Amino acid sequence: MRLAFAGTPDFAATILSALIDNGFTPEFVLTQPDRAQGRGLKLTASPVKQLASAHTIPIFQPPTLKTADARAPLLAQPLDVLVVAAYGLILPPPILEWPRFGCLNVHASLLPRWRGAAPIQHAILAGDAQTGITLMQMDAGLDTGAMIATREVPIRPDDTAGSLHDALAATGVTLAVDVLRQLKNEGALPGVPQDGALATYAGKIEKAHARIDWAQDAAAIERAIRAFNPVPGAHTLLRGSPLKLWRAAVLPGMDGAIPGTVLAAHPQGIDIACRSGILRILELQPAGGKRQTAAAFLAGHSLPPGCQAG
RNA sequence: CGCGGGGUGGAGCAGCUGGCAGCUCGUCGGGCUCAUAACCCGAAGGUCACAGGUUCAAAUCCUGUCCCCGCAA
Repeated sequence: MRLAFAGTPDFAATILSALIDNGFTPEFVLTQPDRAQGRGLKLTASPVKQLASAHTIPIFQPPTLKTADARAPLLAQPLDVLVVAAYGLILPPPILEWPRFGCLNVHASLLPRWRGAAPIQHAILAGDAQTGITLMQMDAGLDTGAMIATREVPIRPDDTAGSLHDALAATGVTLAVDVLRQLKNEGALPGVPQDGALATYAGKIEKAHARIDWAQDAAAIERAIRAFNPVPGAHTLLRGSPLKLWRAAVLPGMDGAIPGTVLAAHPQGIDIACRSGILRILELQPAGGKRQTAAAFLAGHSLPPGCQAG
């Protein structure tokens, strides 16, 4: 079976690695062009490219697939199936129709819930009790294709986007391998159409979204802190300085205090009034500083009750 | 050569217009309390990231190196 893989970040690399380990080494790999990133804007290869290089798998890095010129070298190669995971480029119809069995997308949610770019973060943000992986046949819409297989993953109360990402990647791995085996054995991939009426969309996360709104309930803010961990990090201002919040707990509390007011600061944490409930900050990071516990932060900063976060 | 902050007892920070290294917390010993995010008394613990330079004198000024972090992309 002639198989190819398209993906870019860590999530995709995890799946590619499993495909290789299970005897589904792709003929070649598609990944986004190297980008200048990080301090000093160093040109960095994507995790998928690094992994493919290590396995001496041919790599294609077209900047777009919208032009016939960009597609030509790909379409020249016969292909049975293209496995796509967080590739980041739109696949136009000629590409979708290129492999004999179409393009299979590994999506990190239980479709049709959370179609789009940031399903993991939105599932946590919404307080979902579970999410999962959907393998679908790609079509021209955004995550609208027929569903071939799904597998559920529970969201734990202390799951961050980082930990849930890892759990979903592990599940995506097994599901992708299972489906490829099915294709190899049965030569077909029956799918079930999505119910569009149940669809929700998980838009890209902008840094502005990670700014804490103290006028929300404490429980919602606590979910936001987990949803934006590790990136971009839920942030707020405290006494004029930017502060990232990494871990917090929800405490019952009376309403009434102005949201954002520091009610108390002690080694157990920093208690801040929200619209309802109190958020106890357990772990944070000051501008230019490292991630640290509230106790460590307070050892070097005085934080009298009554000052405002925002 | 994208922009910027920082490395000072175990933790977090101040000192940086050169002049005996300081604060809060923790640790250890003692005391007090029905009790505490407690309180009181005492103690230990630092070649101020590293290497050069300027100076009578450098944590502090100059040069280079290493490491950490934020922004931007």
